Amino acid sequence: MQHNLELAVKKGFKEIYDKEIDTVEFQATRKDFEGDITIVVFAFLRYVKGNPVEIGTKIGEYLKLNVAEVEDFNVVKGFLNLVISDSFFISSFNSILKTDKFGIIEPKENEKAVMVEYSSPNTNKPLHLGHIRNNLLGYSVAEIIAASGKKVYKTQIINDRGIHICKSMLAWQRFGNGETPESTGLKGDKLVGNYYVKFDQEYKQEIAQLISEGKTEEEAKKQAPLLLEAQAMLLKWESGDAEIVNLWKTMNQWVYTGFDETYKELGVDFDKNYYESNTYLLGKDVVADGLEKGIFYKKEDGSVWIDLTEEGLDEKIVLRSDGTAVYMTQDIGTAIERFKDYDLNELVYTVGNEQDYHFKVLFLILEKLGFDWAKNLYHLSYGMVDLPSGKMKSREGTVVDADDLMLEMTNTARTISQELGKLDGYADDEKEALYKTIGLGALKYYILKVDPKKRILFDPEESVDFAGNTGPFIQYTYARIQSILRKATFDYTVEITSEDISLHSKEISLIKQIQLFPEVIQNAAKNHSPALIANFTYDLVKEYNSFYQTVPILGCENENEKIFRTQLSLKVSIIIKDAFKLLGISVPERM
RNA sequence: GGUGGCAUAGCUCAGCUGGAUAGAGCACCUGCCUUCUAAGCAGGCGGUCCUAGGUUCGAAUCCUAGUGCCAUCACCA
Repeated sequence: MQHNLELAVKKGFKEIYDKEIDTVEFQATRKDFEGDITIVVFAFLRYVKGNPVEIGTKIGEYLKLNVAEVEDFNVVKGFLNLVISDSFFISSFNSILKTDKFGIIEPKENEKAVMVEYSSPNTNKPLHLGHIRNNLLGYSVAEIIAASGKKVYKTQIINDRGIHICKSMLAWQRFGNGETPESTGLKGDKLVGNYYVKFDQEYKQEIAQLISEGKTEEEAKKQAPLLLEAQAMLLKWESGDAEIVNLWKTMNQWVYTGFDETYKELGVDFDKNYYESNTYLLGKDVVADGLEKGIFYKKEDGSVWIDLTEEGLDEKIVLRSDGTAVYMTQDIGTAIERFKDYDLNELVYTVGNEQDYHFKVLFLILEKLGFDWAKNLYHLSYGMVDLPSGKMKSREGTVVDADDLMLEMTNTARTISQELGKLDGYADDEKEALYKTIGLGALKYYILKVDPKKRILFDPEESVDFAGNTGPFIQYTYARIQSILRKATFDYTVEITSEDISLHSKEISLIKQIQLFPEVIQNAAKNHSPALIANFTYDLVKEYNSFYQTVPILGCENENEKIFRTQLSLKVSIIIKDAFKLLGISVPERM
C-alpha cells in the first residue's frame, strides 16, 4: 500500500511540479484526525517552494483521482491525511487470514545460523531473579530471531569449575555430614548453594579471628585457612586428583538436576551445553598464533597482552605469566570452537551490562585476529535487576530465588482466580496448570516488556500486577476470544468482500494493528528486543478489547458482519498466541 | 579520574529512521455487568520530557557541555 502510494506521489510530483522526489515520508494518522495514513508534506519543501497546505492539497487531489484506494483526503498544516477505502482493508485482511503463521518467516535451507547464548550459570548456587531476566531475554530473542527467518541454536556455557565451586565443595566436606539431596529432600542446587553460603560465613569468622590476632584485613582475607584450602583444592582438581574430581562430579550433578527442574518450570531450553571444564584450556594456541602475528605482545614476566589504547581502550591480558588462561583467553577459544561446531554467521551473548567492557575487548580481539564473523558478534547487554535494598548478593542471601518466585506467582494467580471464580467445571489439575500459565505469564511479561538495556527495580513486597498492561490481561483477551469461537457454531470460513459489508472504525483500527505484525517481528529481531513484541501485543489487545466492547460479534444482525467479526477475532487470537510464543508465554483457553 | 549506559506523569514504563495538542498501565475520581468472560470498556485528574546551549521549517528524539544514578577500568569471573 505504502509502496503504491509512494510511486503515485512521485508520479504526481513529476506531473504537477516536474520534480523528482527521492523518498516520501509516511506515518500512521493520529487518532484525533480523520484518515488512515499520513504523508508529511514538510519534507517536500526541499523540492518545491511554497505553502505546505497548498502542496498537500494538490497531491491529495492527485492521489484521490489516480489511486483507487484513496477515498478522500484532508490537509492539516503540513500533514496530508488520506482516507483509505474499506475494500483495501478488507482484502488485506482476507489475505492475512489465509496466511498460515502470518508474520513468521521460516528459516531458509543452507543459510548460516545464529547462535544465542544465555543463562550460563555458575554451579555453586541456585538460579535467582537475575538469571530469570537473562533466561527470559535469551530464550525470547532466540525465538524472535527464528521467527524472523533464521536458523537458531540456543546454548549456554556452564561455569562448572574454579574457586567458587571449590568453596562449596570444601564447606560440604567440612560441615556437610554426608548430606545429599535425597537425605535432605532439598533441590541439589539449593543444597550446594547452602554450602557456598556456609563457606562464606566460616571464612568471615576466620578473617575476624585473624584480625583480632593483629593482621590487617587484607592479610586476613588472603591468609584465612579456608581460602588457602579452597585454592589448594582447585590445584588438586586441575591435576586430576581422583577424590576431588569425584566430589566435583557428584556435587555438579546435584546442581544440574536442580537447574533442569528450574529451566523446565521457566520453559527455556538449550540445543547445546558447553562446559567450562572442557573449554577453559581453549584459546591458548590462538594466543600463540596472535603473538606470532604481532597482534599480541609478551611482557618480561612472560604474560601476554594486547594493546588497545589506539581504540580508546586499555591494555588487556590474554595469558598469565604462568601460561594459564584467563577468562578472555577462554572466550576467544570458545567463540572459535562454536563457529567450528556449527555453520554460524552470528553469535549473540546474553550477558549483563557489567560485562560491556569485556565483550567490547573480546570482539575487537577476534576482529584483529582476522575472523570475518567477528563483526557479527553481538553482546545482548541487559540492565541489572535490583531490589529496593540494592544489589542481590548470593553469599549474603539477599537474592530472590528463581524457584520461590515462580511459586509465588502461581500462588497469586491461584488467589485471584479463585476470587473471580470463573473456572466451574475445570478439574483440579487443569486449574493448577492454568494458575501456572497465568502466574508465569505475569512474571515473564513484567520482565520482557521493559527495554533490555534498562535496569529493573523489583520489589518483592509489591506483587507483580495482573491487571492493566500485563501478561494476564493479554491472556484474558485470548481466553475471551476462545470463548466466542467455541460458541460460533456457524460456518465462518466464507470470504467476505467489500460488497458484503462496510467497516466499523474499530475494525479498521484493528486491521491496521494486525498489519504491523511482520514488521514488528523483523524489528524486534534486528534490535534484539522482546519488548517490541510485548508492546505490539498490548496495543493489539487494547484495540481488540475496545472493538469487543463497542460492537456485537456473535450478536450481529447482519450475517456477513457476524462472519467477518468472528474471522477478525480468530485472527487476533492467533496473533496473540504467536506473539506470546515469541516471549515464551503460553495462553489459556479459559480463565 | 578515564570509558560506557540510563534520566519522560506520584509510581512502573512506551514513544520506530527528528514531525501534528508527549502516550499507556498502576494509584485517585466518574460512569458501564437481565447482551459474546468486568483480569474488561468509556471518561476525568496528573508532565519545566534532568539542566543549559546548538543544528533544523520542526527536537523527548540528533550534537556539545554540565548534573544525578549505575556499571566498568585486576595475572577475578
